[in-house]
Amino acid sequence: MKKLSKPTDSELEILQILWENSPRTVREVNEILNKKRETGYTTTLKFMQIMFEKGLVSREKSGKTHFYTAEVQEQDIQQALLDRFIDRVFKGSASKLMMQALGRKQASPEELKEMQEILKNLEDENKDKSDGSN
Amino acid sequence: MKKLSKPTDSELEILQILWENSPRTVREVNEILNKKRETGYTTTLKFMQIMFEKGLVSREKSGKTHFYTAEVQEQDIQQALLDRFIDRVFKGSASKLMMQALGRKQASPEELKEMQEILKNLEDENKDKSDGSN
DNA sequence: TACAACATACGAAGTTTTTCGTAGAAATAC
DNA sequence: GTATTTCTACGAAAAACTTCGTATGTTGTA
Repeated sequence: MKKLSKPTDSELEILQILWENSPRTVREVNEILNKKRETGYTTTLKFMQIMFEKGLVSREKSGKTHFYTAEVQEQDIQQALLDRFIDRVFKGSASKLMMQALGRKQASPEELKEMQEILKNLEDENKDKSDGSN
Repeated sequence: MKKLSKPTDSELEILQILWENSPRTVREVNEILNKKRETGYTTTLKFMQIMFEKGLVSREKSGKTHFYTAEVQEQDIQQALLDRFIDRVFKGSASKLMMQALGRKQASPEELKEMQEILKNLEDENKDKSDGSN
């Protein structure tokens, strides 16, 4: 069982880009990154080299250029980061997190509605199960 | 409008302790910290001095000893950290966060049930409002 | 008073993460 | 071929965060 080294903030930014569309070159990633905030080409290159060493991404050479692909699953990373976040910020209480998420100012009405639907579905599922075991 | 400087991991650990019970001395905080992981007294002291400079905590002198109190609200910090977390990890989608939170392995049945109740209450609230405005 | 116990202040070293400059190899253009 | 552009590799500086040693001051006690 391999432990997945959790990405730093900068590494996560790059992973997000690779998850969206792979494979990508350093230049492409750097250009996308630069839409949000200025960052040098060699800076991005360095990160991607580090990520390669860590096994977060793989790469393939074509001519002189490397094409990078994410080697970790988005959901796995989200899960790991979320678990840690809940522990750190909400002392392990996922329900406290949820309350805060539901109440947050930045949430759009669509998001709120969506969240409610998710929960509703979950309730229905549980009703189905509730006559059998336990 | 004051910008609240977001705490680092270590600062957050200390804030958690102060939120639980204030005011506290450096020694008390350090002892509580040491239940989880070993950390030197002057290390804790240094953090609390930095936090004082940042305005995260206030302190009052009694004799030679300082008594510290959190100066930021737990909910405010949680909100700020959560917003940032959702942006970074879930690209701004709170509902994706919620799905992941609901499905996580570490969630206990009690937590799940609690989460469902929260959502139920929210739905009921929205029903109350739904005849009037909007 | 002198000593022990315990508190603060502060500098600085150690780590981790981020950023970038420079050198040199590979592809492309002229 | 030679110059220009574009890529990688790498070292190291810069920045952010963590950790701790040491100096010094205050309180209490024998």
